Amino acid sequence: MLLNSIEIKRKFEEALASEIRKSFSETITDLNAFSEEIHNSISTPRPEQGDLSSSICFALAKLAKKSPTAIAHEISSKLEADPEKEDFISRIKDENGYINLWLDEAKYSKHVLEAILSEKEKYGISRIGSGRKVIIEFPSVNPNKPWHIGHLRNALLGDSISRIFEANSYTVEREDYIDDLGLQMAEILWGRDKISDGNAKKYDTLLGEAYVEINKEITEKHAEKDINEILKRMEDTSSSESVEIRKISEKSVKAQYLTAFSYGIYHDVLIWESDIVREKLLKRAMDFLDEKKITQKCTEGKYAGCVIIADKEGSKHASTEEEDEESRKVLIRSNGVATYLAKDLAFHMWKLGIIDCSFNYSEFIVQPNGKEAYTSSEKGKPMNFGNADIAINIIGAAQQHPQNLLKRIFEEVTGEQRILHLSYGEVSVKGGTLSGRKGGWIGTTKSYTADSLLAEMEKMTFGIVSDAKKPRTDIDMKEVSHKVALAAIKFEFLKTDPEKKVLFEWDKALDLNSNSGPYCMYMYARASRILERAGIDKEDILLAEKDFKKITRGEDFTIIKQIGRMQETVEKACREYKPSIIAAYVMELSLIFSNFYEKMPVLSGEEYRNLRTGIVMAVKQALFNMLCLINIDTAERM
RNA sequence: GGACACGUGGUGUAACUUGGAUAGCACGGCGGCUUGCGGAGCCGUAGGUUGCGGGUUCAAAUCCCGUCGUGUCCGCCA
Repeated sequence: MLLNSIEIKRKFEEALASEIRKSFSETITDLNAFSEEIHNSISTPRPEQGDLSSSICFALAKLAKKSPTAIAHEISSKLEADPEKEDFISRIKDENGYINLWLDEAKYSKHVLEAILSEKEKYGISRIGSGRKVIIEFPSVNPNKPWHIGHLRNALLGDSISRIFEANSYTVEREDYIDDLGLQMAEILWGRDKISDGNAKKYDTLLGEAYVEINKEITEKHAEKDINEILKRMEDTSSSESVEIRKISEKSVKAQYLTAFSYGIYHDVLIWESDIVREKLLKRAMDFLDEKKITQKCTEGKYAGCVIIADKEGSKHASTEEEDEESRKVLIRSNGVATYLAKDLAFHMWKLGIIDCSFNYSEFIVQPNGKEAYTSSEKGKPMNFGNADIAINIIGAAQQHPQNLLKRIFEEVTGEQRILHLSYGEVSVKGGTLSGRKGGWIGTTKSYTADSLLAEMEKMTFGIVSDAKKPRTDIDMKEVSHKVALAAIKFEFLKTDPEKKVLFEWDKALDLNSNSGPYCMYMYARASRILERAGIDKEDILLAEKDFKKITRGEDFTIIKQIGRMQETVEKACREYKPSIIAAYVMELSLIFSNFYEKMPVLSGEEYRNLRTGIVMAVKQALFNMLCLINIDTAERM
């Protein structure tokens, strides 16, 4: 039997429910409804009050018209005396109207340690998503520039969410949408003479620099009309413009993917706007909506000649004619061109398998993880992409409004909520500018690219690693400083709740003593070294009954409880789409471990050596599993 | 004008979905101890009217109403 914090809560809940059923059958008529209340009443109290606690007696007190203290005492003494009581429970006692439960340290530790040491990297996996497919779209950056730090946050979130969903047994498809027919690419095409070639620079950077120039010139020369012409011709997928811009875009996306690879971020499939147009996905979607009478063609008023859709919550008072128009959204303009919303609707209908459209796919790029990233394309073969149960979009908070609109319309069409928008806040770097360089990808604001951020961080970590007091010959300093730099950046980006803003601070990200990626890596490396010195780093450890008996109510058992909470944490991170929950878990485990080896000698102290070595091994595994979910690599030495 | 997000000690934040015991953690501050299974660590300590005001409740950081502040968004654009 797998026994972890989820199971224990469930068993405590059952015991409470059965006791309440016996003693309060007259006061509670609907125990099924009450069982949810029991479920929600359970929490983790401070350690001196036990390992689990229920406040259910306060609710009972009202119904039974007795004091909560009396009820708690009655229930807890019956549970405590129950001969059928689960053997991993050592004590149940009431206090101030709460019912508190203590675990049997030896028995619970045995369950947890044996489970993690045998299941290894599978420990903590949940089955809640089993049999369901989810498409996660990120970061969908326009191909006219390199990734900047905002795109990086998007990609790191998308990547981590993908890992978290996989850890919950979902089938995950990592998808990237490439808008090669957008305004920005039309502008690139207009000014393609400005793109220098034969340069050693990455192509996305080259385009980004050229784009700034081109954009300026367009404004100066008032060339907006030309751009519109180009845009129109690009829509015809057989035009020379369309072919050329696809070529430029592919080259640029391949350059952007070098950035992705350096951060360990991979995709399964890229879907191109030009393929969506060629496959007439939009028309299929519009026909579908028309058939279902969800859209209508406007014949008069402000939107004469447009195909529109009602946006019911768009206006609270749709009483007058004018306000009624406010509550409508245009899908097809009077000139016949589709809006962004229409395209997005169509795309999501494909994602969720509502309309039939089978793209062809070909190989786009082989990724360093050994997996091929595929791309939609004119030639190629049909493959099994799309058709998911849930679509998750990682999109910045600035697009909250259109995303809400999309979700609302979709809910109306399908009758259920299958689109999720993971919104995230802005990123800024403390100190602002990058020394000796002019970044200018977003207007006039100086900013880091994902590449320059990593390069700068690597310089710093290399300095730290090589400046160590003792000269290092046991590690590849370049490799380690690369890993530490990545850990510093990723942890800093992911430890913050998605909707909050990130202010990136170099020294905090690198702080080896607290709340940072490198700190967690450091704890892993120390665990490794302890095991190495114990001489059992490569093999399994055998723990005997007598070892488990030596567990105390100190730091050792705190670690056991934290490890027992792993699956619960993995599920919570998935339900709430928050990698920050994983980061917090890793941070807490690192802290507890740091306390543990400070106070409980592992190698000296013969009597405890076996048990504590086992705990260190479990901590190492737990750190590894959870760091993996936020895409942080561990190092045996650093 | 409307919509959404955020507001918790000096700083960064947790707990808010599902109301429960003394608002948890880290950094920084102050005092003491210690030289390590690896860059210091450990122990102690100070620091909060959870933006403000009301309401519901035996119980509110949490729910409801109002209000203030900050940010973002509101086109036949993408």
